[in-house]
Amino acid sequence: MEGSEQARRYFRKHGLKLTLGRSIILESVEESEGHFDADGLYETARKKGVKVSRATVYRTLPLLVKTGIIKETLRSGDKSRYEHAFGHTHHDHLECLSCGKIVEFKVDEIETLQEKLCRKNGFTAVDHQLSIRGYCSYCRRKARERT
Amino acid sequence: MEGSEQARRYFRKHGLKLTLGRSIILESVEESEGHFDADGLYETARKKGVKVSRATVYRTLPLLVKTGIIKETLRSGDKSRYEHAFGHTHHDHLECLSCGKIVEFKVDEIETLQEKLCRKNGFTAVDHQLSIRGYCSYCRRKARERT
DNA sequence: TTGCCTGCAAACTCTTTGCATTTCC
DNA sequence: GGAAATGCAAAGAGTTTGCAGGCAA
Repeated sequence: MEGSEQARRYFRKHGLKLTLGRSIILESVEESEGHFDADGLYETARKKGVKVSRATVYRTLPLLVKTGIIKETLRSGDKSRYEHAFGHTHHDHLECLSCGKIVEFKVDEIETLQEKLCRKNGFTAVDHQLSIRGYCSYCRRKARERT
Repeated sequence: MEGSEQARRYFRKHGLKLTLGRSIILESVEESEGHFDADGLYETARKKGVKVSRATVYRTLPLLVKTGIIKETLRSGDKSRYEHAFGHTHHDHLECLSCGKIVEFKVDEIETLQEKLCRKNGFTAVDHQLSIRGYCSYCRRKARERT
């Protein structure tokens, strides 16, 4: 898996150890689809029969962000959420407030306009997040029927 | 103040009482500029010499969101932040990761593209937030000098 | 008067940390 | 061997809640 390779390299380069715990967490990350959070990873790692603590998960996540394997997403609710950065091109989110469905999208023109905006403001962008919250067609229809 | 009028109407309509605590919090909201959070409002309200508890602030904020007076903003850090919804047209954010400065902006073309996107996806948008995080020209220059 | 509101403090959730112990290289 | 990482449990931050008393309508 490319992810671990990437991490291994990063870890070595920075004198960090690739311990059992970290490997398991990394494996769990790779198996996760879409968005995931610390607790989910903890559960997944646990199910693999390897002993990891939440503390380790919380200590490992920032490292994985630094490696460029994952990145933090909008924390829409109460907890920090992450998603793969690798093999997953940048995208933004349409989020249904009713069913929670998340549709990913990317509109190049929007990206371009953002770059232009940054240039104009002398701003060096590191990251950006656009999320549109509302109701998907299904939920809206359902709501209408209920009346 | 239009804000209180709006709240008063909403409260009455929903059988909610406009208590002293709520008024003070509302007043604090109106005096706040830009972004504010629960704790800031609590402090402001306190300084007015009126006894309010954090619990009341936390219980009042969702009400004010429902009235349409304020709205929740990106929680970039750890706590929920709000901003005026009223008398404050929609805008997005450029956030400097170094000095924390927030620049508000609005690019009509981006808004239009978003609408188009929603239409294409059968999505009814309620709200959206775009935030670009990076470094402002000042901080970038400073960082360069330090090397 | 009658509920809705409030303050208080305890509870809760997510996250971080100190410290003794274990693991990796 | 020795630095780095871990688990545990306790501490923290922000937020929510149960309850008895207080206040608006």
